[in-house]
Amino acid sequence: MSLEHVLLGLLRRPASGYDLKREFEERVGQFWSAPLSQIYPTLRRLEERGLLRSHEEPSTRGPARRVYERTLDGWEELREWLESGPVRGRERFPHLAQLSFLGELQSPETTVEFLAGLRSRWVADLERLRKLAATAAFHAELGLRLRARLLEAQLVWADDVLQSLQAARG
Amino acid sequence: MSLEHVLLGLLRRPASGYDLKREFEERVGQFWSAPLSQIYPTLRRLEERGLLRSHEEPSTRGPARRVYERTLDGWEELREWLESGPVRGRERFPHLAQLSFLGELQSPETTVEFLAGLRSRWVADLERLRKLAATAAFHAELGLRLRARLLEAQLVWADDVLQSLQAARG
DNA sequence: TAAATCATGTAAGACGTTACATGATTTG
DNA sequence: CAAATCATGTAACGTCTTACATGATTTA
Repeated sequence: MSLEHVLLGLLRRPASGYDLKREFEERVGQFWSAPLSQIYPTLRRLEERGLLRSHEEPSTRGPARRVYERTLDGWEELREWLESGPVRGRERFPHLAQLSFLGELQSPETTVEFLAGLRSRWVADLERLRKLAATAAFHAELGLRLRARLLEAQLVWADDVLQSLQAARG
Repeated sequence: MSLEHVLLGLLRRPASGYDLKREFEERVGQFWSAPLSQIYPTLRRLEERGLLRSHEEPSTRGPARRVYERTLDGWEELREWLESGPVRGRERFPHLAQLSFLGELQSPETTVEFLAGLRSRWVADLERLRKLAATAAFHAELGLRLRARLLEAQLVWADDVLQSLQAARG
């Protein structure tokens, strides 16, 4: 699965589950995320399989931290994943499926509202992204640049469609 | 969940699970898909909940077909889903996560190969899409147009990155 | 007669979400 | 003292994938 590999990838340096959650938001949140309740058991499983090892560390505040690091096997596994080429994503876009059914409603206003909703969400996403991109490393930045281009294309499309819908209604 | 709603959306006219699988490929394959082994039990569940009803029909070849159609409740459910606005997709792009870790490999060739792999996949996707778009209805076509724009943006990005990588290596 | 297509499903397991449970430390 | 943050998890449930099982009809 991919979550395991993403966690291996994030563990460039030792980190706890809690740390990783934050790295998720910061480094790959644009492409992937997972709740702590999924991260913790997955780390455990990786340790059982020998891809990670862990030890406890006292925390400055709160309970003890369980800090994980990659083993050699873990690094091997990550390398193989990266070298195996781009994973084929099932790519699900439920909102585009919605769009393709929206015609049945026979309600142009609903379609327009729907598109406006998408548009404003994308504007917000793009803004967040621009702040992020300023501080990213090269390979990380590649992904962010693509995300930005995608969001821009989406905005162009939305404006396009909204305009043609409004034109059609006089 | 969304699969249930997508199935409700696809059932504009009565159809069997097998039919729906094909419609999936044709109408929403670009945004969503599901194997028959997931479609069959989901249809059953929708029937239990009263959103679909079904009856058997003899087939011209092969076993009897179970043909489903929406009930009034099913239509209501679909309408609510569509009117509730765009669903927030979790949007996972495992290949972009891969990309952001690829730097650790310290191997520009691997990165280049990776990007070339993505590029050629996208070219193929775009070609398939163009054929599809020719015969789609308005609302369906909106989604396809967006997909096309996204693929184009991805190609621009890939060429961009590949070029700058090659330039950097002389 | 072999392969493709039509047509239905079950089972096991992996993956993911949401809700719940616990408790220390720091900041307002 | 209340709320936020640090820190770990479990449980239940829902979703999705992969593999398996069955059998009729049509086409090459």
